[in-house]
Amino acid sequence: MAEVSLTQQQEKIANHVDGALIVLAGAGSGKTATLVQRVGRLIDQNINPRSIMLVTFSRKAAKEIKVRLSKAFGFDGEDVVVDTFHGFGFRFLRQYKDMFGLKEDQDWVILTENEQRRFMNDIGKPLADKANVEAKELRKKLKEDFSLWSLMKQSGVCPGNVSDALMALEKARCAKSGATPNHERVSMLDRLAAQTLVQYEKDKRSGGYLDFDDLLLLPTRALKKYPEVAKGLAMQHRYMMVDESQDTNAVQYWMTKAIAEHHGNLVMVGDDDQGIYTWRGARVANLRRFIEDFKAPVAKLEENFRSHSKIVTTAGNLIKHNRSRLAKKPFSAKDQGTLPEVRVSERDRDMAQSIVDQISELRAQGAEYNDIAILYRTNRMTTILEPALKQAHIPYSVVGGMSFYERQEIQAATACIRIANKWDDWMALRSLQPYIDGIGKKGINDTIKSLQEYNENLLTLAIHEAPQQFGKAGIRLQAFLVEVFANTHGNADNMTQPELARRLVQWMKDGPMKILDREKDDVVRVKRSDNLDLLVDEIDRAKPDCFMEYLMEGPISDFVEASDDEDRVTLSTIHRSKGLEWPHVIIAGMSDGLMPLDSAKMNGRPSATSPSKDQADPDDDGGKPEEERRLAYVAATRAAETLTMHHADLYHFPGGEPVVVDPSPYIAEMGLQLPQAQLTNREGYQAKKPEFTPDRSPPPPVTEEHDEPAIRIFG
DNA sequence: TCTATCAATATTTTT
DNA sequence: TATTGATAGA
Repeated sequence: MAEVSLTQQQEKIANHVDGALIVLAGAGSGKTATLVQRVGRLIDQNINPRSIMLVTFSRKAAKEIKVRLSKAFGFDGEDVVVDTFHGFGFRFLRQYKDMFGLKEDQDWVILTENEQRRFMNDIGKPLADKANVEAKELRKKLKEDFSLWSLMKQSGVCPGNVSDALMALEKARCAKSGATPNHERVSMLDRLAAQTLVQYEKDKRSGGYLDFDDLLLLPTRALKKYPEVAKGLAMQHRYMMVDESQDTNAVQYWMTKAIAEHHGNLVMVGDDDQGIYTWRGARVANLRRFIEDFKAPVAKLEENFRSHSKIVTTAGNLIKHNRSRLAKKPFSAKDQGTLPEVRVSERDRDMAQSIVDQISELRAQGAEYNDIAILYRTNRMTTILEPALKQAHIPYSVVGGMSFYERQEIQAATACIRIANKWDDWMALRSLQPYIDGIGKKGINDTIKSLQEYNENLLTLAIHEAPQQFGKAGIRLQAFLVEVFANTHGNADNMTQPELARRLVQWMKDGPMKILDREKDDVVRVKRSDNLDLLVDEIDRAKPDCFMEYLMEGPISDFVEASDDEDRVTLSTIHRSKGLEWPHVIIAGMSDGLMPLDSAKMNGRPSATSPSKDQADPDDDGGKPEEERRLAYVAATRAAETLTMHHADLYHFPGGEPVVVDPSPYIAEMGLQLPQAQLTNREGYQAKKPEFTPDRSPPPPVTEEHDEPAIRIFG
């Protein structure tokens, strides 16, 4: 196997075989390389690669590790099981579907976010009508309560009846706001929302639908209930590793524990300073709990090979202000390098210009565009950055925004493919409704209701006469379904997924549906068309036998990124930048209200009297303020050579009011100074702040003919 | 009554 | 930018 030189600390970890181990791996400490080496050494000890499992959070990380393993160890590397928690959960649910009341010939369908909302609103509507409550009100309420509900499910709680649900929701609400739960005062809206959510869970299950949280919650429950199943999995996966484990939530923790406790061979790798997903239910405290539960020794990787010492020190100064931390002392042996710099502008557009100027400077010093990343806290920073980059003809790509298969044309195509695979996928049909001519929401709903009453599915409509009672809508729907059938099963028995996808997509493009024709903008239409082709190609490459599994694990986003080998500046949220690095990192929006984020401040209101001190919660991660600081830490530690932070005194985001803000308090915490010259400027500006009348004119016009260099990776 | 279309509006972070 | 809401049209 390929030998790589490791440090003494890394050696120790790579040589670890049996038993538990926690690895606290700082930013840039070479943890992935170390993990890969460990896999190699396990294989060298005649351990079956198939019994080694690596679990990651993102598909991207999983893919990257897969590639590295296969490069390093060939077929052996490919045999190692690398999966995301969600992917693992889905495979489990498919394998043991009988456990959840699914019949042999039935299969799960994972709801898209839109479908989730529609599913709930449908349940809520009649309840609201009966209670004389505006459906709109309930929809709004459900939006709030569902995010609490989701968090609850991620911590393993999913009430099965309304009164439990009410209690749990109130508790969750108060945990967020810091108030004391009051179970006496329950509004009609509270009750309706709780009813809806409980029913949502029931209907989802009976319809064979899952949401993202179910992928973790259901397997975890099953593993707790049936330890022998967990034991079986432990036999299968004898050596387990979890990457980015600071971002494990309670359910993932239990899932891992339920299996790994049977052999104890568990290596958890993480960095408590980089936990940035507590809002999604992740608990850095789980790392600590693992140390106790598995009596695990702790190994540390503290040397940062990525950044030079001035960056490491600056970032270290910042993170020192967090109290909730495990002991770790990051350092860098690279002594040369420039101190991170702060630049200040008056207005947001000036900041964008200043960033453009800086990119030119870096280019003049020999940097490629690929070497440069602009990181920001919130996606809408792109509305400020993009016009300036376009105007300066700087090629860039925006990471994120919308994931590939959230786009409308991809959603339409996948919905259609889903129907051809599962003729009672009502939610898919409804996602497709806007594209079916002459039939609206009402028509679809009525037809679905009738079909369900007769215990029939869409296939009946596709191959039999339309019964009278389905009316006009039924006839229209039938016309559509007959074509879907003709393009798939009518054409050949047992058509493979790639074939099916190719035919359906082609038909959707050219047939009566003409899903592209409604797009007026030529550029967008071509892009949508390309996306559809990309989808077909990808399915062809992956050759899945289960379409849903493909959607879960499909390498779509990676493929899109891999095709982008041109020289471009990267624009990314800090969240999406985790695990990546660039020689030159520019942080846009290093201002109080953005870093740390305070939406009240960004709306021109005084900061909310932050209610909850980080009390009570035993899983305390230092609360919101510390998470925001960790985010800034993650951003800073992406930089290898230069780190520059940009602040503007005034921001005016579309759809909002202009706001004047101070520089981020983190600048001082890092031990950095605002630039002197600009500081005087700034004070003068601040002095005349009261009279300042913000101009509401739109951002500078974008020269259309030159936007060719800009692409968006996802959307 | 139902569908199609256009204008308004709101943006933390995402598996 | 995409969903959502209002309104005109079939």
